[in-house]
Amino acid sequence: MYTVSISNFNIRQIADSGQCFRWYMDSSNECDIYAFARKLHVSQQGEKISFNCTEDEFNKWWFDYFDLQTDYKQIISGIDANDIYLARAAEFGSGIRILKQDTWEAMLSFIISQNNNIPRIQKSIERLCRIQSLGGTSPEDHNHWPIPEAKQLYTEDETADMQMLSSLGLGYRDIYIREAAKYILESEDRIKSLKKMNYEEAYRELLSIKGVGPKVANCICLYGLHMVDSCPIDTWIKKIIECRYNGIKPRWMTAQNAGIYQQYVFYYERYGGMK
DNA sequence: GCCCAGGCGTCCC
DNA sequence: GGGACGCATGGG
Repeated sequence: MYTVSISNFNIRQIADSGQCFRWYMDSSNECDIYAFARKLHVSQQGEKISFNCTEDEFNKWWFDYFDLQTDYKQIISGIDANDIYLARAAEFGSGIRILKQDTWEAMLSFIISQNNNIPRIQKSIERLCRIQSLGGTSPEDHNHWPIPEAKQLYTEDETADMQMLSSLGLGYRDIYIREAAKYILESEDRIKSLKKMNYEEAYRELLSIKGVGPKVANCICLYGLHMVDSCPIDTWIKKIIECRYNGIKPRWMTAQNAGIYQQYVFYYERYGGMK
C-alpha cells in the first residue's frame, strides 16, 4: 500500500469523466483501475490517495498514467475570468486529470464510443478483452484480461474475424475495429510514429483509418497521445456551444489546453445539475 | 415500443 | 464542402 497526497485528483470524477472505460467504482467509493495489462486498486480520502502497490511500482507504472507531473491548478488559473461558464466547470470538475492511456486502447475505446452510450461502451470493451480467454481456462475476473492485441483482431481470415467480432455486440463498429487493427499491423511501429508526430499530423493520419472521423481522431489524440490542445467536438460540446456560448465557438476551444477545458465542460454539462 | 447514445461513411447536390 | 440519411445494439 502506497499513500500519497495529490491535489486536483478525484477518482470518482475521473471515473465518470468519459475518458476511460475500465475504471470500476465500487459501493464504498473505491476504484479498480485496469490499464497496461495491470490492475490497481485505489481509495481516496480528501487529497490522500491510497494505491495497492509499492512506491516503486507506483512511480514506474502509474505516476505518468495519472499525469501527475502536470499542475492542473495552473491550467485552471489560465482560464479567462470573464468566461463564467468555463470557470465554474473547472471548479466543479477540478479533480479531473487527462490520463495518459495506452494509445491502442484509446483507439479501440473511442471507435466503439461513436453513436453509443457510456455503459454500453464499457460492456463492449469488456467483451473485447474477454476474447483472450477463449480456449483457455476461464479466469475468475474477466476484466483482468488486457486489451487484445491487433493481431488478435485482424487476420487473413476475414470471415472468422468478423464472426468473432460480430459476436461481441459492437454493432456496425465491428468492421471499424478490424480496420484499426489492420492499420496497426500494416507497418512497424505505428504507435511509435504517431507519438512522434505533432497534433495536426497525428490527427490527419488517424483520419485515414476507416471508421475514425474528426471526433474520434481528436479523442485518440487527446486521450491516447496526450495532445492536450486537441478538442473533440461531440454532441455535448455542440450543445454547449449552442446553449452556453450563443452558438459561437469560444476561443479557448482552439487554444492551448483546449482538450483539458473541454473535459471540464463536458463533465459539468453532464453532471453539474444545470438545466 | 420508442428514443437515444462522447459519429461516421455514403450519397447527393 | 455541406447537408440528409442509414447504421447495429441495448439502456432508459
